[in-house]
Amino acid sequence: MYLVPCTLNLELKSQPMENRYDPKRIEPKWQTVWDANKQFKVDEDQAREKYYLLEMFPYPSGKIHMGHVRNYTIGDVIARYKRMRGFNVLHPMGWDAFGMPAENAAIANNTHPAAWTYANIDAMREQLKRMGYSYDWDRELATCAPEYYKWEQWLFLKMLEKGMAYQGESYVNWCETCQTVLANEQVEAGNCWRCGKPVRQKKLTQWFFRITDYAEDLLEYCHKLTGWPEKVTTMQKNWIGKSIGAEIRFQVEGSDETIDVFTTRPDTIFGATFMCLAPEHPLVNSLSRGTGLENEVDAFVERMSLQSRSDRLLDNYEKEGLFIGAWCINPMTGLRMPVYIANFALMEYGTGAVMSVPAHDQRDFDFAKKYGLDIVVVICPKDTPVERIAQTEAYVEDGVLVNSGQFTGMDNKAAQETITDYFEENKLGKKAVSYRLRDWGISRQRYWGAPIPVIHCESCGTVPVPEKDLPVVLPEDVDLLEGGRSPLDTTGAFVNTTCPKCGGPARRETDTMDTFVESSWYFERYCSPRHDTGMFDTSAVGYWMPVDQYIGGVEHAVMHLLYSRYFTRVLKDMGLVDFKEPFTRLLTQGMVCKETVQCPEHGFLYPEETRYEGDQPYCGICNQKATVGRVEKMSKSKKNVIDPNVLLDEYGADTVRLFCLFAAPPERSLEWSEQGVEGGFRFLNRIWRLIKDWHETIQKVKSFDGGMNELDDTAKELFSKTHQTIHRVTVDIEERFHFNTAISAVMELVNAMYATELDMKNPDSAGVMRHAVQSVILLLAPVVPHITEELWEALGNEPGKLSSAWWPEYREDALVSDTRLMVVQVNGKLRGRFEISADADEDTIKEKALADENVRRFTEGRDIKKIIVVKDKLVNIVV
RNA sequence: GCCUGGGUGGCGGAAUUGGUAGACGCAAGGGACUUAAAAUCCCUUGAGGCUGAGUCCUCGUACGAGUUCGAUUCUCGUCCCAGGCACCA
Repeated sequence: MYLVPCTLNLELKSQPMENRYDPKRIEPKWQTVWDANKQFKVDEDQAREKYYLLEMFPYPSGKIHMGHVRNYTIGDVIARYKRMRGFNVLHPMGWDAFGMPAENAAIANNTHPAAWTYANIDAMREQLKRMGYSYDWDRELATCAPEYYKWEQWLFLKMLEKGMAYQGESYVNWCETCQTVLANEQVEAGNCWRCGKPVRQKKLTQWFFRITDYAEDLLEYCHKLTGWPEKVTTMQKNWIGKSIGAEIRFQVEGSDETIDVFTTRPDTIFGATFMCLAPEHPLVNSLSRGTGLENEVDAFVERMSLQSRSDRLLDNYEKEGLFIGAWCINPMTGLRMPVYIANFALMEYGTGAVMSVPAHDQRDFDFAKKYGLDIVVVICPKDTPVERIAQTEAYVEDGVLVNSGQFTGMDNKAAQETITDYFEENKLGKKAVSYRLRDWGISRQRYWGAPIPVIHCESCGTVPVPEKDLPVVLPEDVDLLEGGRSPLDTTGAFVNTTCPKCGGPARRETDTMDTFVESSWYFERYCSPRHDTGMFDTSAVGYWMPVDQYIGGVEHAVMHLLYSRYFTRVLKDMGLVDFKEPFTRLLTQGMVCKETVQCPEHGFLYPEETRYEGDQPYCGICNQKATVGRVEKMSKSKKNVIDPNVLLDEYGADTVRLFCLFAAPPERSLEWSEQGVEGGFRFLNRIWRLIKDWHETIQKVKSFDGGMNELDDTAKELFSKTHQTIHRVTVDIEERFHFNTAISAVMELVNAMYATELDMKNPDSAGVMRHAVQSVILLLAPVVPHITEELWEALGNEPGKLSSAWWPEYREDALVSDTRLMVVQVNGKLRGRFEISADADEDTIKEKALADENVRRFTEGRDIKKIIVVKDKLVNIVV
C-alpha cells in the first residue's frame, strides 16, 4: 500500500475496483452510509451562507410517479450542487396529506383515510430513499398530523380576529341524491360522478379568506419577482385581473331601487340599451314581483342553477336571458332600458349587473340580436359612416364618440375619464377598480381536512375556539358514508360541545379547510418542524426563509403559488415574518408524457399489458392489434404510466436520474423513452469501464495542475477540454439549470478521454488523465450520486465524502485558444472557413476571406459592396 | 372561449443581446472482435442534386408575409399541440 497526495490534499489509498458497474450493490451501500451519517441534516449556522431548496411536497397517493421523480431529481441535483459550492443547504421533504383521494379510497376499500394515508407515506418515503435524494429526513412533516394543523387553526383564529377570515355565501356543486358537495372534477357533463344524477348550484354559508385585500400588492409584486418565469407572473396578473373603470348607478323605473354596475367602458354609456343581472342577483326577485312574469323568472333562475359557473364563463357558451318585467333609466340618455337576467352575468364579478352596450361588446351584441334589443352606435372610427358600424358584429376598437350628447366628437379613450368625472360631479357614479380575483373560499364539506376551529352557539352566534383548546382534533372514530358525505355532521362526539362564551350547548363547525391552506405555509414549518409553541421558530425562519429556489409543476402556477404569497403577507402583517415573498426563485418543470396505447376491446392499456412486434403494439389481454395514440401527460386514466419502482429494479436510481435530466431541459415537457433510459445506463457503464481501464495507472499520480507549457499537445488538448467542460457544466447548472446540456458536455469529455492517445508513461500526461477522471466524477456527482461516490472511493479518496467535496474550478488559461475558426459568407450564404490567429487585425481577416478558393467562385466578376466582419466569428461579403 | 407556453432530422433535443442549423443521446445501416450471439469499440446518417462526388450546389427550423448584409432567433398574420380556468393536488 502506498500513499500519494492529490490536489485535494486527501490521503489516497489503493482501492480495488469491481469489473462491472452494479447499481444493485452500490446504491443501497451509499444510501446506508448517508443515512447513518445523517449527511444531509442541517442546522442554522450564521457563519455560513444558507440556501433553501424546496420542491413542492407530494400528495401521498401511495406511489411516487414519474412527475415526482423528475421534480425531485431536479431539486436534488441543485441541492447537491449548492452543497459542493459551500452553501448550508436546507432540503426538506414532507407530505401534503389531507385531501379527497383518501376519502374516496376509504369508501372504495373500506379503510380509514388516516390508515390509508400513513401507509402511503411509508411506502413513498421508501421509494424516495431508493432514489438517493439528499433530504434532511429529520424535518419530515405530514399536514394531517394534529401538531401541524394545530398551528393552522391558530392562524385561522388570528385571521378571524383581524377580519381576514369571514363567513359569506357562495355556490357549490350539489348532488341531491348523495347529499354532498362535489368538486368540479367530480361533475361529469353536469352529472354526479357517483350516482349520475344532475348536479345543481346550491348556495351555502362558507368561510373565506380576504385575499382580495392584497390584490393590489400581489399584483404589484408580480413585477418584482425577477426570479420567476415570466409566464407564471403573467398568469398571476391575469388571474388577479385588475380593471379600471367606473361604477354607475341606474334608477329602476317606478321604484326606489337602484342597480349599480361596474364597467370598464364608461365611454359607451350613451349606447347602453339594456341591463343584465346575474340570476342570483338580489334584485331579481323583488323587481319581477307583480309583473306577471314571476313563474317564468323563477323557472329560468332554477334552470340556470343547473349550469355550472365555469361553463357560464366560456365565451362560446350559449347566451341565454329573460326579461324580468322591469326597466331602468339610462342616466345620460334618459331612455328606458329593459332589465334581463342573463347567464353570462356573474354575481362574483363586479356588482353582478352588466350595463349592456350591444354596439361595442360582442357578447351584448349577440344577446341583443337574439332578443331583438336596440343597438345604438356611440363610437365610430374617423372617416367611417356611422351606418357601417356594428352591422354584423360589435365594434370594439377605439374611435370618436357619436350620439353622445355633450361628449360627441371626443376621442373615446379620453372620454372614459371625462365621463367618469361627470358621473362623480353629478353623483351618478364614481371611479372604480375591480378585480377578477375573488376571496378565497376555504370551506370544504369534507372529512379528511383540518377542522375549522369555530363553534356555533344559539345565543352567542359564531364563537372562536379558545386558543388553549387547540388543536380541534379531527376524530378518527367515524363511519365514512357512501356518496362521499362528510361524517363529521353526524359524529355526535365531535359536533356536540359547549359554547366557550356562555357554556350552553353548541355545535362545532363541521367544515374543514381547503388543502391549499396547509400548503400555503409548510415551507415556513420546515424551518423548525418540531416547534411546539407556535407555527414556527421565528429565528429559524429568519435564517432560512425565503426559499431560494422553489421547484414544482407548472400546473400550480396560479393557485398554490398565489395563496402562498398571500399567506406570507398575512404573516408579515402579524409581525411573524419580515418578508413578503416566500419564493425568491421559481422553476416550473414540465410534465412527463408518454404515448397512449388503446385496444379496440379493452380501451387504454398499461405498458405492461402491451406486447410489441416492432412498432406495432398488441393487446396483452386479447392479442388484437392496438393503436398508438397521442403523446400525453402520464396519467392513470390514460394508463400511459411508468412505475419508477420497475425502473429502479432494472437500472437503478442513477440511471433514472440521469435520464430525467438528460432527455429535456427542466421547464419543457419530457417524453418518456425506454431506449433513452437504456442510453443513460450505457453511459454510466461507459464511465465505469473508462475509469476501470486507467485505474491502476492514475492511482499512482497526482492530478495535474501545473503550467500548460509543461504538457505535450495531446495532453494539452485533453487538459483544455477538461477545463472547457468544467466551465460549460458550471454555467449550464448555475445560470439556467440546463442539465441536459451539462450532461452532454460531460459525454463529450468522456468521448475525448476514450479517443485520446495520451502517453500514460509520462507522469504529467497521466496526471492530466487523473484530472479528467476526477473532474468527470465531481461534475456528475450531483446527478448520479451513487456511482460517483463509488468511483471516488475507488480512486482512493475518503469514502462517503464526495457529497461534501468542492465543485471543481475551471482555469481561465486552459480555456482560451490562440486561434479562431472564422467562417466566410457571400450574401449571407456559407462559402468557406479558415483558421486565423486570435490577434489578427480586420484587414488581414478580410484578405484571408477573399482569398478563399470557394469564396472566389462567388465573388469573381462582381462588385464587392460591403464586407462585414464579426469578431472571432465570421466575415460576410456582400456583392 | 379566455389566459399562458410550445412547434427544429426517423426520435428526444442543441444552437437565440440576429452571425457555421442539427452538439449530445436514441434509432437505423456498415465494419471490427467472437465458433456464434450478446456486450463492447470504430465509421456513416436532414432531404434532394451533380460534365469535375466536393473544403460542391439547391432546399430545409409548423405555414404565409415582412425587417436585415444575414432570421430557428425580431415583427405581423394563419394552423396545430399542451397547461391553467377558482372544490384534484
